[in-house]
Amino acid sequence: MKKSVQNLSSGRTFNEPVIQTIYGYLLDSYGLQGWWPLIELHNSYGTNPTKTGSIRGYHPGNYTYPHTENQQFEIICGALLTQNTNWQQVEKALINLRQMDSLYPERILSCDIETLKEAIKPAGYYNQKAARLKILAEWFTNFKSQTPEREELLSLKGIGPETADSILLYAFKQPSFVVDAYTRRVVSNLGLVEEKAKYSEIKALFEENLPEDLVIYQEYHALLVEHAKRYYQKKISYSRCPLLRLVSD
DNA sequence: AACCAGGACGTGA
DNA sequence: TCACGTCATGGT
Repeated sequence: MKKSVQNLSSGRTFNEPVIQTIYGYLLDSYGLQGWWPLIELHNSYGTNPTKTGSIRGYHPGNYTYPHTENQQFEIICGALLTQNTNWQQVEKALINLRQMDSLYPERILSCDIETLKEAIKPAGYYNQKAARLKILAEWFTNFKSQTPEREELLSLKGIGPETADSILLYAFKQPSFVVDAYTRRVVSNLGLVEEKAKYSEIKALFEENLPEDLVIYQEYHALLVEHAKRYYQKKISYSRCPLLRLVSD
């Protein structure tokens, strides 16, 4: 799907997928996002004034993470804990687990379930998420292959399409585009998909209009979240989204 | 005081 | 398949 796009800065018209034009705009506006945040990274990357909220744990421009299996596991836990919850709450839960020295699969497995619930309580849904963390820990301990299949992740209770893609993209560095509620709102508001388009359709829209590139997939999803936090939290602000000017038919 | 946050699952049409 | 209720804390 290609769209003719008016490039306002250069004043010339050229053929470029609108999905790529949006990426350029977001990158210019907010800069590199440096996902997935890792709680042990003590702000060593300085501040990013264009970023909302805490900058803890982000590592913009560094795509070498995760460095260890522990970091890999931390990303996986974060992906589960952040379901329908904001990241600040997830950080509290992860830090609790860290302080208990329990942010490892073996410790999650051996941890008393009530203790585990108490630790992750700030992230909400703690009854479900505690049980599902144990399922994830069990899986992570036993899985053999270097990188899991998407279907394998989806077979685990608590892992749906977005969480599976997040784990693939950020923990295993596989170019699998992540579609979240924000992504859906943005592309729907821009008229690129129907309001109730299926997850796979939105995923395909991005993957078919971008080079299959890990860095682009990682940054694009993070940029969409950053952008949507500003214009897509309340419905009345959808109309103020600056991207609307970029996608004029 | 509602409303929502970087969703997924179980159920019944 | 799909629409809907449920899970739960905490910030605005």
